[in-house]
Amino acid sequence: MLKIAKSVEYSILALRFIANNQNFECVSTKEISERENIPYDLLAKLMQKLVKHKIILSKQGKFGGYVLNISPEHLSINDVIIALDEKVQLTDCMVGNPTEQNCARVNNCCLRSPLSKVQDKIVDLFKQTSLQEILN
Amino acid sequence: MLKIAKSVEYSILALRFIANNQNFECVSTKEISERENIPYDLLAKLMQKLVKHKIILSKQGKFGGYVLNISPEHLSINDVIIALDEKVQLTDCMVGNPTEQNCARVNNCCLRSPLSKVQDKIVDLFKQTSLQEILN
DNA sequence: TTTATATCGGACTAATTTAGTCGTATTAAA
DNA sequence: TTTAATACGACTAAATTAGTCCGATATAAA
Repeated sequence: MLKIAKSVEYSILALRFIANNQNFECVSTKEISERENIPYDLLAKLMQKLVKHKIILSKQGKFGGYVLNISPEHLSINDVIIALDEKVQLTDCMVGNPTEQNCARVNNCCLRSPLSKVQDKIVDLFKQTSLQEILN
Repeated sequence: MLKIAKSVEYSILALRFIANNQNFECVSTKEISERENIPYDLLAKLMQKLVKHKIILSKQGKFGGYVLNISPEHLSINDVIIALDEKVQLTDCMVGNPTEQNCARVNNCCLRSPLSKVQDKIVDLFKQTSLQEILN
């Protein structure tokens, strides 16, 4: 229960690998995939999302790859989660305006308020954890 | 991501219902199921786990049912999670002695330490949230 | 300008996890 | 002895998550 997505794990490992290996050169998906044991096609898609959210910069073509665009101290796990279109959501009804679809007990939900407080605190924990902490 | 199990939701709703309705009488699974909109067979199994962990007491036979065995102030969400054999586990490798099975990067896992700290804090949040808070 | 090696991006499939169902036995009150 | 409840394991279905495949585009070097 409460598992984080593999995509988050993989992305953090990839970002760490880039941070540790970008000596003027950029790092390719292939290299990360092989060295970190992450399925290539899956990782390739994650990299694209990180590019879209400006967490890394890409260089296409031969000898292309990626470099970090944010320093590890300024990049939180929460930033990565958002970039991957993931989110911390303890229950289906933890959305702006819950409907019958999200929660059968919409109008009388005793769980929503206490659990949303817990959820906010969990998000804070991810905001407070930086990539730098993981590099150490 | 990070969803809590439906079984936890259902159990909390059931415990709350029992707390609010046990006036010398015990409360049946059928009644809880109908009033809280929880699948009967599923709920029935959850109740059994709560009995085994002494969170509720059961009375078999006609007019049987359940009563609380712990006061709402002294029952945390974490107690319920444990009773249901669920657990907070951010990644597969968050176990005592991780093997290749749990984590492909066992010997060199940069994620384990920082994430286990986050995990411990999440568990604390559940320990700090009592059924009483949900009744209010 | 051709070739090799990258990223880009969507559609699809497989695997795993979670939720829910079913059947039968046991228990106790009326 | 009938009725209405819990007990419990095996099974099935649904949903989510992880992973694959394929073709297109981009770019640098030969």
